[in-house]
Amino acid sequence: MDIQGLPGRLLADLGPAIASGELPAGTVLRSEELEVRYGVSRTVVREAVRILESMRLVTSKRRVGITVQPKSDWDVFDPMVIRWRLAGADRSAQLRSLGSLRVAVEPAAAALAARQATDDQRRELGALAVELTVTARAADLTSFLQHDIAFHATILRASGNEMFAHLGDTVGAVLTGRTEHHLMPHQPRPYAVRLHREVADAICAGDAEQAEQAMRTIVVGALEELNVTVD
Amino acid sequence: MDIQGLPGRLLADLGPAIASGELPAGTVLRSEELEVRYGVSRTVVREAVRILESMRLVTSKRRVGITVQPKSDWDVFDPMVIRWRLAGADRSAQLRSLGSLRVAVEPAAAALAARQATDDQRRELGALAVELTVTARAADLTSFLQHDIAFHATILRASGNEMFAHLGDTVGAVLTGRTEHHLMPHQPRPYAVRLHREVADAICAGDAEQAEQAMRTIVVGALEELNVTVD
DNA sequence: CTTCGCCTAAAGATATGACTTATTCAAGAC
DNA sequence: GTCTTGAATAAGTCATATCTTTAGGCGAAG
Repeated sequence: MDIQGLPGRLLADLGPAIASGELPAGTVLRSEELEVRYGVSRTVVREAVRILESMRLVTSKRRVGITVQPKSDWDVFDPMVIRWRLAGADRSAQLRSLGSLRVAVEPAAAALAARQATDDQRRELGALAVELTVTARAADLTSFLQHDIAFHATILRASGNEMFAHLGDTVGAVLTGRTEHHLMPHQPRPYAVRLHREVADAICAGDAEQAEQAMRTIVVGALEELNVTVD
Repeated sequence: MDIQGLPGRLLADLGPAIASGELPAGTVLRSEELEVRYGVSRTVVREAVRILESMRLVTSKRRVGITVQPKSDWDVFDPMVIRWRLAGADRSAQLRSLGSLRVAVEPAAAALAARQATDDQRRELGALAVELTVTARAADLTSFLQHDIAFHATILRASGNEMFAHLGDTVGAVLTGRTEHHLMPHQPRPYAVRLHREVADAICAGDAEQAEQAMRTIVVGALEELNVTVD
């Protein structure tokens, strides 16, 4: 998942530092400074910086140094940037943005899925809905989370749109972050679970309209819950 | 906009080659081969490869080489990947995916914009709608495109959601690609222009419902037009 | 004949020193 | 005060050496 090797370690340190605002926009780093700080060679520093540059977190200019860019320039769709921000100080802003994105995308994906999911995918959704019901009842948050992620990812994949499909990981990160940071009730709300079942049934039955509506209720609910729970 | 320097040139060559399918998944490159092919040093090759790796277009493993990854692994939201694909062979698939994304996102953004756009933004939208009307009438496709891009970008920005805002460039790329590849009528349809005016008016008036509806009509229309026009 | 584990060569990963180039900033000319 | 020029600086590039990982072969054991 992550970049490996020494550049990976640099990234894992610098990325979150920038994403969390610990290194604010305008901060200038010099590559030599990074070399000594991390005890690595130029090669390694340059590769790490290049990657940060491709995410638009920094720019590197001769005679100036490595400058942290303002948040508005960041490539906010980059999976790594999303993870870093979710882990850091503006988790709340990030969750809200992602929440709105989910409200826009997931109902559309559910409707598409109802039309063109494969039989296997429909079966899998049914099975996942069952799992969700069981683990919710047992208050097994770990398993619930895992199946919830799979549920949403399957629908996004079944939509047949590659861009929607790729949001599966992102949504997974959101759900994980929400659970890890205790923005979830200790036991999933029965109402929410019922809605998941409803989405699965609608998709199995090919009822795009109902799938879309039920999914919209889920993600709108999640977004509203965020406004109640988060700081 | 682009990565500069020698690694940039490597990227500008390899990226499109991979994105267009010219180098299919499974193709293995060796870094020494790239060094001689492009007449650059290891440093340069490694940095370029690292960036491709961070976009998940390739993986680099010891004793194996640099392997092109299947399309399903690519980071399809990366702006550079989007541009490369729009320029290449699967432009049509890319346009379709982006079209669905627009259908999901832009109506939501319009609704949000109607609620929380600044006065300046509302004014700008009004002005842009006028420009669209005028340039459409004059069949000045270049100016029309420019204002159309600004129109959609402004709404996405006015939504107050940073992730929506970042899709401005992407939508711009879609509109540009559509015009450049003659997937547009020679004169913008009066109906479409009227809808833009309607969106602008609704946002100015703070009517979220109408802004959303009109915008949906626009993007659904664009998507359908794609299905008619494209191969 | 199969399976396991060791060995080796291949290819990337990292380190390093020398050199190049672009850019800023300031001193000096007009 | 503005323009020019040049020196200082920090990143960019190159070439080379060395380290590290690992696929795949080979042989011994079962």
